[in-house]
Amino acid sequence: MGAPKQKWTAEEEAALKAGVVKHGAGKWRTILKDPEFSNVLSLRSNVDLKDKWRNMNVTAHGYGSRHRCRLAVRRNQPVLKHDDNPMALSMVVQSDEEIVDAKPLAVSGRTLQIVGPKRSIPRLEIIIMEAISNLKEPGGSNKTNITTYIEEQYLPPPNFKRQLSEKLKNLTASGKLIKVKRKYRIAPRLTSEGRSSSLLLLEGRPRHSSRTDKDDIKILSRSQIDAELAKIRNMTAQEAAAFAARAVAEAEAAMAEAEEAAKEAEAAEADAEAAQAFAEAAMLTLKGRNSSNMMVNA
DNA sequence: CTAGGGGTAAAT
DNA sequence: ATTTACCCCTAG
Repeated sequence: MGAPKQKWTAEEEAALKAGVVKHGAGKWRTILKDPEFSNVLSLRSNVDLKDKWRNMNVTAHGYGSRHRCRLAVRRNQPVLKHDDNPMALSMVVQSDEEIVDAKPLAVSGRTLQIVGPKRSIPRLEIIIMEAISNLKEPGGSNKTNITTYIEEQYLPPPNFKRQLSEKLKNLTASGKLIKVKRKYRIAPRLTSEGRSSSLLLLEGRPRHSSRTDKDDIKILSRSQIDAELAKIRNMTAQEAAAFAARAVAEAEAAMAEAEEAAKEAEAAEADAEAAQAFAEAAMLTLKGRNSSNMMVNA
């Protein structure tokens, strides 16, 4: 009875998501009839769409599949539904509204069909989390690698470096990232359910003293983050494709420039820190001397 | 038609 | 053994 199984392609998933964004979750037959998606989804039924959407959301929330839901711990929380706003839930945000825009980039001599001209990359913060989480570097990732990763995945604007540096600093200050020796790692998050404020201090975490370092960065409870990440990945699938197309033409130059730029940025940061310390010392000295001078002069 | 509970079986 | 696509059924 089971049909031979045809896995959903990235295109289909993207179309589904786009459809949900456009028409709202639940308007399956509307999505199906929309000429924008009818090509890609022609093999799917409205019920398929519904089921797929169910699967995606269920797995995206990190509590296993429906089967697990039944068979295992059934918590309360009926899985909040975020009707037609896929980015509704995000980590607690501060005030700033940094958004990285994808350049429209007209690919010359290529009929690359871009789904939406208006798609923009979500918050830098989330992208940074994705970068660090995906790089999976024990001990964290440095700015160079984060930059490289993001440039590979997305199409950052020119002022991106600056934004990244600021955001990194910001996130470190607010405790969402932990910076150790110029490397950033994701700070452990408290799950929004159940236990509220168990004191899982950021820095005070026990240093698992270099015992066979097997689980370096796995400590964080990555349920929400992963959920967001999965969504982002799907949402930016088209962008990744667009970027890939352009990358063929510009990759080399961009990469070289990026690397150099990142290096510069890092050096600048180090310099800045040193400079600040120096400045303070200098200031004190100067002040002291001025006082002396004044005393002498007066 | 949709939501959603429930299930089967193919992939992994 | 879990995930996932697809199916079935029923109540709105």
